[in-house]
Amino acid sequence: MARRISVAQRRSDFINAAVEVIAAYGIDGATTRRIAEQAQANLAMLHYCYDSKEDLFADVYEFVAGKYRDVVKDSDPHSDLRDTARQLLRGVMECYLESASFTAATMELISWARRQHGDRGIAVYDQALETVRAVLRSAPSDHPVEPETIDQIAYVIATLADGFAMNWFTYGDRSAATEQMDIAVSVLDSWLAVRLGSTPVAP
Amino acid sequence: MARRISVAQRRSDFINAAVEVIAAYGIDGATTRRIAEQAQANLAMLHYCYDSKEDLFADVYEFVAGKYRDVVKDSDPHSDLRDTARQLLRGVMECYLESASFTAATMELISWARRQHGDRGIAVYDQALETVRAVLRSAPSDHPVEPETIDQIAYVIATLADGFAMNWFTYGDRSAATEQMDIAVSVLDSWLAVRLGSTPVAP
DNA sequence: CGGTGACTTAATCAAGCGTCCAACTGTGTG
DNA sequence: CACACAGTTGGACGCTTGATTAAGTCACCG
Repeated sequence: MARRISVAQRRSDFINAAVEVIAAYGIDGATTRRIAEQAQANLAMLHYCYDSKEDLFADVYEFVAGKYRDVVKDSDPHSDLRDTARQLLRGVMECYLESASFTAATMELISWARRQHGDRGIAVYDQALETVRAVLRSAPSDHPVEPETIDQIAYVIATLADGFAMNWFTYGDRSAATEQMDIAVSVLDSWLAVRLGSTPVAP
Repeated sequence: MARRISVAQRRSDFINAAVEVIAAYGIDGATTRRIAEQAQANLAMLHYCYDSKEDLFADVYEFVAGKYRDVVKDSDPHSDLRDTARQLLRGVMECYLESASFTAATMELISWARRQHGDRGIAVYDQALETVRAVLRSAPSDHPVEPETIDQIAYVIATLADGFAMNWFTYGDRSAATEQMDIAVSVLDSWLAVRLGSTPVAP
């Protein structure tokens, strides 16, 4: 007989299972039955741990948002602005590359959230973007950087990361994605050189 | 009694209606009832024009793929490589900006296609990318451009366009998107300057 | 005026959904 | 050891909603 598991641990299992199922079947295809099966738990177990499916999904949201927060805050606070930007982009892309399911599930969640025109869904995207701005602002710089510049850099990082994710989760080609990571970073770098007025880096 | 319409015209109505409904409710939410309602037609009418829902969706795919083809082929064939790339990126982004529904529906279709791991879905993305490559190849250039370089430029255009689309369809902020178009073009431009400028033929 | 193509009504059939209950089992505690 | 309770289960409820179609009605063209 299988060991008994605490509710807290079960909840965590359900969240991870939900990410997998959402990635594989989409939001609408993420049924309680499939999630329970993926979590190797009984269907009734899900309602023992969560009052409703919606409650579980709220936790899934928090999980995804938290992962972004961790990745973004992981950047070295002593680097200069340009290097911080590079690290942020690379960090997010590596996070995507690490788990295709996470990438796909995030995409599904964001597009689902947009459909419901609820704030909560956009919140994931919005919070992540705001955290990126905050980290960029805190990067030491020789001259003061205008807020508008920060916004633009954050936008470019997000754009490159999203575009990367799109390609990676569409083709699922890991080796191609690895090369594309380098391209994305070089693109950011070229633009920052022009935008911030430093000397461009020779390849 | 309403005017009578040819089957061909009806089909076109259904395709457009399907795009709207997919954008608003997602693929799984795009039911025959909703599509028929959006097309201001009877539910049975749909099955009078199409044998099945799947047949309609096949046409929707062809419609989306065709729109990409048109936009991409619309670029001026006399521009040099760098300008061609700029035009391609701008063209795709303008196409997105023109119709939020088209943008959203495309996203939905691509992520749905990935889930079904059928080739047909990826085909939309793939065909568009290949057409971009073809146009880039046909751009007149002083020195011969390596195939790898073409691939990379096409990838960067796709990445910037996808990232732009992601942000635009998430926030739906048209004025922000217009500014972001310029940023995206400037990013491409900076990178191209480095990428093409620093690879002389015979050093 | 008939027939063909456009159109509608209403029903069929079935699948699958979230949720819940009542019973059962293991485990730690007194 | 016995008891209480957290963890676990199979099964069923009721309900929504899906795609599809049979059969009938209407309008237009020759």
